[in-house]
Amino acid sequence: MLQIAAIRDNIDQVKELLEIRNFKEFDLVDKVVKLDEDRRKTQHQLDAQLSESKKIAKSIGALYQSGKQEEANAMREKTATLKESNKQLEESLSSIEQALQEAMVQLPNIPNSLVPKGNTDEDNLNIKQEGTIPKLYEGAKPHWELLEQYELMSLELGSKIAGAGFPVFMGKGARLQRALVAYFLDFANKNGYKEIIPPLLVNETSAYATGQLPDKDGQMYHVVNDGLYLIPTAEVPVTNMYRDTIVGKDDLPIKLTGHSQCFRREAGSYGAHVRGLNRVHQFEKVEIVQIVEPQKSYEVLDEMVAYVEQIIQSLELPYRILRLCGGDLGFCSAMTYDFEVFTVAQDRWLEVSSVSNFETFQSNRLKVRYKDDNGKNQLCHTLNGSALALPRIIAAILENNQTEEGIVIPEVLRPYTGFDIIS
RNA sequence: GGAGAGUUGGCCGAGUGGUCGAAGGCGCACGCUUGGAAAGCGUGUAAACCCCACAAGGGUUUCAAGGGUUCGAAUCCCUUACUCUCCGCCA
Repeated sequence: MLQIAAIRDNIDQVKELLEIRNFKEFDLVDKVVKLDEDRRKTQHQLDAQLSESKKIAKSIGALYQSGKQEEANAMREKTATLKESNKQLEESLSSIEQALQEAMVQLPNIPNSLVPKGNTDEDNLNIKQEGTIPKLYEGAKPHWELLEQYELMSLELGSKIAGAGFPVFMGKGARLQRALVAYFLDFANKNGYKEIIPPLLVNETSAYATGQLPDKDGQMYHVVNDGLYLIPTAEVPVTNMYRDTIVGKDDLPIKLTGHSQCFRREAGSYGAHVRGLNRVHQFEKVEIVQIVEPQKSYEVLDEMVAYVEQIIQSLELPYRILRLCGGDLGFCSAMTYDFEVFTVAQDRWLEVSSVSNFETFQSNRLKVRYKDDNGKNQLCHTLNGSALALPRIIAAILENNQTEEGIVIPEVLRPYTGFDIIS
């Protein structure tokens, strides 16, 4: 959520920056500003009246105690109208506050000025491209055929057990997945990220706090009976560990990594682009999260990008880094870098990681604060990134490393898989 | 799932209708003391919002959350959440 104080002082600038992400509902911005004014005016009035009421109540108390019953009773009569008017003001304040809140949560984050304008993924800024795209032998297959051929995964079984888009991994496929998770977590540990195993279901408050609600309602599986949501990413529970906390400056940066199953409904997705592991409803991901001082957040964003780049390099996959354009930018993000790896058989780039700086957008909802040098509480900045999401990494390894003898496991994974080749 | 107990400031803990944002202790900060430290002494020590210059100063709210009673609620009533104990079930 944006900070209202920041909006009311820079209305035009806010609109200008929101336009980068093609957000044009300026009425909403104006509405927020108006409601904020109303709110302050109403609160001011209410405060004054409450102050009056308290004074009267205190003097009534004093009168009773000194035995002046009659005077006290006379005074009590005066309070009736004041009480009524307090009640009315309270009601109107709370309805203004509610309307303000409802409007506020609909405003997306303000993009960083470096975010390129644009509408679609074609407008994303290609920052870097590295790695060699391997030449495959005649008859190389897309990963879904390889998965079937080597009996690594079955979507049919998953569909029998659960539904379309729920893969069942087995044998070396399952082992490869476990190896990747272990490798990614070890990598994170070595880089100072504290390992977290979070709940896979979260309550509504948590889903709001990291911004999945109300924006992505409908993308999450909702357990209605218990009011819980299956997490779409470990970011949600892990970041929410720090909801409503004030940390010391010395505690920053807070670096966390969480591995989890991720659940996404992906309503409305279909077609060739979602075949195999390209898009599934349940997948594993290792996420990294940082909570930092505001001044350092862009430095940290670069650090996290470099971190993800290292992992991908170590897997020897050809990749590119994109700075997302405004149109592609997530609701909560001020700036996002996407990582894509090239899958040779599909002849296609697949997104495997997304690293974002949310600035104070999440922390304002989360109320994650730190004490600055003046002892004042300030909102932290939060960042997170996938490091990494498994299915497409597996797809890329299978497609790019296939040989006529089998699928060659990247060097760094071999200690984890216990085998060099899938044949 | 059944029965009971509880939830107060960073922590512990007092407080059953008025002067309680809340005793006392611990912790922390600053000062005095000291060659230095400890002890001791003193002072201070929550958050949010509003007025205002993000200063000083002032106002309001907050004793798990929400609602109610009352001129007045940490204190009384109702609802909800959570924690703990015992029983049941169980990886």
